[in-house]
Amino acid sequence: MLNFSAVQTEQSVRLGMWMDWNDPNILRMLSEKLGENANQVIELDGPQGQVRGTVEQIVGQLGLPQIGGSYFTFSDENNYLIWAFIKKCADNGWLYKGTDVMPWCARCGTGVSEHEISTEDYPDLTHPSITARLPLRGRANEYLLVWTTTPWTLTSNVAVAVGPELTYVQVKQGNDVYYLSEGTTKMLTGQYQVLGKLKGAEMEGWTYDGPFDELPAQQNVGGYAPAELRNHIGNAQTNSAQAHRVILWKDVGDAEGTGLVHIAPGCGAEDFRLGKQFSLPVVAPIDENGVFIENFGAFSGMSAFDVAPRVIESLQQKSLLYRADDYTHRYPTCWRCKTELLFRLVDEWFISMGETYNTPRDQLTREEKARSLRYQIMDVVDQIRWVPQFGYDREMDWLRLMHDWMISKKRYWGLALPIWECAECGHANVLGSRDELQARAVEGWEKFDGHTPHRPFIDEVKIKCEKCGGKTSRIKDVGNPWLDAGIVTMSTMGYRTDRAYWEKWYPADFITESFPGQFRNWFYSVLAMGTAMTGQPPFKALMGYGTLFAEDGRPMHKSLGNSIEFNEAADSIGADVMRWMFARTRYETNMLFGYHVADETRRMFLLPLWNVYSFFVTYANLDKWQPKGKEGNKGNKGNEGNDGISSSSLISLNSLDRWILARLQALVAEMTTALENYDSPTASRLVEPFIDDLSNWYLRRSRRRFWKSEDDDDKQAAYATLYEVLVTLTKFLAPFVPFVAEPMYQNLVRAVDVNAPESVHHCEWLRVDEAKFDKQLLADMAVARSVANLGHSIRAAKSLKNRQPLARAIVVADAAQRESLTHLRELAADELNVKSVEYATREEELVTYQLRPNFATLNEKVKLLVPEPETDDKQIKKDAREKRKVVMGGLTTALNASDANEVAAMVRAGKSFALNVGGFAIDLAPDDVLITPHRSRRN
RNA sequence: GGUCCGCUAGCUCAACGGUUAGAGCGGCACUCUUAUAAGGUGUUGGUUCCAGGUUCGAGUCCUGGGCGGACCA
Repeated sequence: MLNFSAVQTEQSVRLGMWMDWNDPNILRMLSEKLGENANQVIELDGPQGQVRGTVEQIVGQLGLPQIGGSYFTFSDENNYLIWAFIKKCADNGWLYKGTDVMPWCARCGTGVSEHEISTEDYPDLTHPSITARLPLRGRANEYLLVWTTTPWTLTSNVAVAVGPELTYVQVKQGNDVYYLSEGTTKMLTGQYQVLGKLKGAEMEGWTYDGPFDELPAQQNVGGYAPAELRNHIGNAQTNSAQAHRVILWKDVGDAEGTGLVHIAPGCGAEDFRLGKQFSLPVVAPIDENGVFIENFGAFSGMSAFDVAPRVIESLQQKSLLYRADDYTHRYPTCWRCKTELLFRLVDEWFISMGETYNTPRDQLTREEKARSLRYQIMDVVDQIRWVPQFGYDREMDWLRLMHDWMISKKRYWGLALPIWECAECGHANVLGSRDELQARAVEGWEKFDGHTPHRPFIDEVKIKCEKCGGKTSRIKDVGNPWLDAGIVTMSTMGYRTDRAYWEKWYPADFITESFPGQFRNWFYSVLAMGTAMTGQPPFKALMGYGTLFAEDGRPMHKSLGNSIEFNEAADSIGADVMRWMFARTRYETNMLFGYHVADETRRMFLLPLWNVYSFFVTYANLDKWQPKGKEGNKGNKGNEGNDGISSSSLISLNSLDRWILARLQALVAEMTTALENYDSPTASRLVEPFIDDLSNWYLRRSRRRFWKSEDDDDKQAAYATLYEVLVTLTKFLAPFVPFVAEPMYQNLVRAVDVNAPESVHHCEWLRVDEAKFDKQLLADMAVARSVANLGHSIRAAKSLKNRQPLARAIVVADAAQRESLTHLRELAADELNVKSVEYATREEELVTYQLRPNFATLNEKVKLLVPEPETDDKQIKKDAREKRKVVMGGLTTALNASDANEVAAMVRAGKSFALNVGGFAIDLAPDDVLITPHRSRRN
């Protein structure tokens, strides 16, 4: 396990998951020492100083702050905290041992809780289905037709259930008379004659001969079960063979089968419940490996999976088989090993979720909530931010519907459940800590002392029963693994050892995990355990995400040839590219993953970013440029450390510089908002156009400033600006693409300032610098770039290459656009290679205008003119609708009919004007009219 | 069987109930280039899954259905 953890850790580090893991070499060392001698004393250099102890003690502290690292479920901290949780549940009266028939994996040798069966674990499987004819006692040649898809359970048949309201028919075939429901007669083979009809209720109490009454187990009074379960089968007064009778069950339907349901209380959950209700014997035939126990005749020693042919053969010999067919149905399988599950009588430990009240949640009394962990968790769920929002509903849905939480496992290794069950009086002694165990131990402590609380050592400890004083042993069960996963918010932060430290960290700010299964598994167990222990949310925000699909939109499967092995992807695509792909995808939907998307991501985003950086580095090195104020800082520890951007950096007068810095501020503002909303797709999609602006506009327009030979203020300003942009970029790209951001930061910042934070990840998050956030300039540049675009377009259309200088570009622009362009005319002129940029004096010769009503603003005005009538009269309502339609539609027509140039001139002058539409005079403000210029044909 | 998410150009995805549904990639044509496996201009490409409904106006809201995925019985 330690070696495995070491490999996992190395992989995590390589993939850039920046967590405090335990050092893989230490893990391997511990593994070796553990093999040599678990009790040898060693010393480790921990982050908080030397740690000394036996190898096993050190292992027990893995994941704790004093050893470093994160999360090890076999640590003492983890184990004893789960004890504390279970104790707390016991104190609240929530812990109980239940006997039930549950899904069981014979291969894993353990029960499978409802949490663990997921939709995918219900494949379509084909089983032999059997219709047996069971002779009615006291009615010669009359038979019940009983259908089952699990032949092995026929050995344990106790009763037959019929629907009380269902109609049954009595049919004759040859000399034999059969009973089955009216709706299932199509299953009969051959000709038949209907003799009569009756309600299921009329059949209640009929007795019959069972299919396997010759088995000793069928003849045992009270029923029969594996030895360890024998006191859980109730106390029926008869044996099973004597007990066979027809019982009523309202859930019996006749969609399939015969409408008569074979009931084996030892082999089905519903059957078990009915068995209790009718005080039937319980016959439970299989052991933990799915093998028939003794007293089942020839079946004893056979696996439940193998007996179907022999069951059929035996029924045939006894002339009890009516028909046998293959039947395909959805059948549960084990989530781990995919083995078909068997239903088996078990005794397991549960934490009660409390009843589900009919009262709405906000009307429950404090006492009702105090009784019910279910509602306490719901209150905690209310306080958590769920991303995406529907996660809240899913978790609530699960909490409303879930049954009690089965926390035991029939296995050897795992969390030792802290339950000492008294063999004398049956009392369950629950221990909440190691100290408590030591205090109550009456035997075996010395054998356990120095070991982690696991089998076999833990089982050496015997305690005195607090009820009857008898010597008690621990139950053999270990804990459900989700207990280990759910205690994380307490166990990793020293809840037991350093409460003040833990309080600083609890609740976690954020957890995230892929959706499938987690609402009932990890999310649930963290919530349940946090709630029970603290009554407070264990985390403030949760983000769930979808599943990875192949590029072709199908699930990844080796057999489809579309799967990409993770290591291979990381190697050939690169961790940062993969991270960016994930970041820019909407997390709640399924993500398509493949090499083509990866190539595009690299080409569109990572390469341009790197090239800008590389451009800067190349020329800065050539010019031996250093950020201002940092030249003398190399190796000089005297200065106050700061974030690497010199506050004294030159205020550039260059509008491109000021523009890209303003653009950067806008990005900081928008990115911060997006990330505060846990919205990485928006954040990444904000960065991409910025990189484009930086590379293809700022740098393309600025590069000559870096090339020129004289070292003037303009060149300095260009360097300082690009430097600031790049350093800022490393900071907000660090969480997304650490492998690119960190070396950039090291080279740009640390190389010139040893006092700067050691890593880009240690830098403060960015704040908007309002002084640089020149919104007017952003608008101005948008106009200038639009002019450039239009100019390029005209050049291309007229085949006038950009190399060919032209005298002037004539621009049609409104007052605001002209104002915008005033400072950037030279830039636009240079880009277009024209001597001057001028404004059109007679616009109407160059352009025509298209006018459209701005419905967004006019909506309110029209609502005032034609209000929604407060009446139910359909005609009046319809009239109002018609009127609105006339007005809204008329606006477009009226505007089209007016003189576009004249209106445009008025609007641009900021004047309102009236328009007559549908009998109303509507005042149109400048905002109410949208003007689109079109180039006229002559130009 | 019930619930939730998605369905928009060849592909990946945008689009507070608002007018002519947009980007990038791809295709095609032209073009530029001393950081760029680039850049620019134009062009191609749409029954916004289907059918109803609400609304002056629907990719967007409502109802029903289809397909894919998830969750739960």
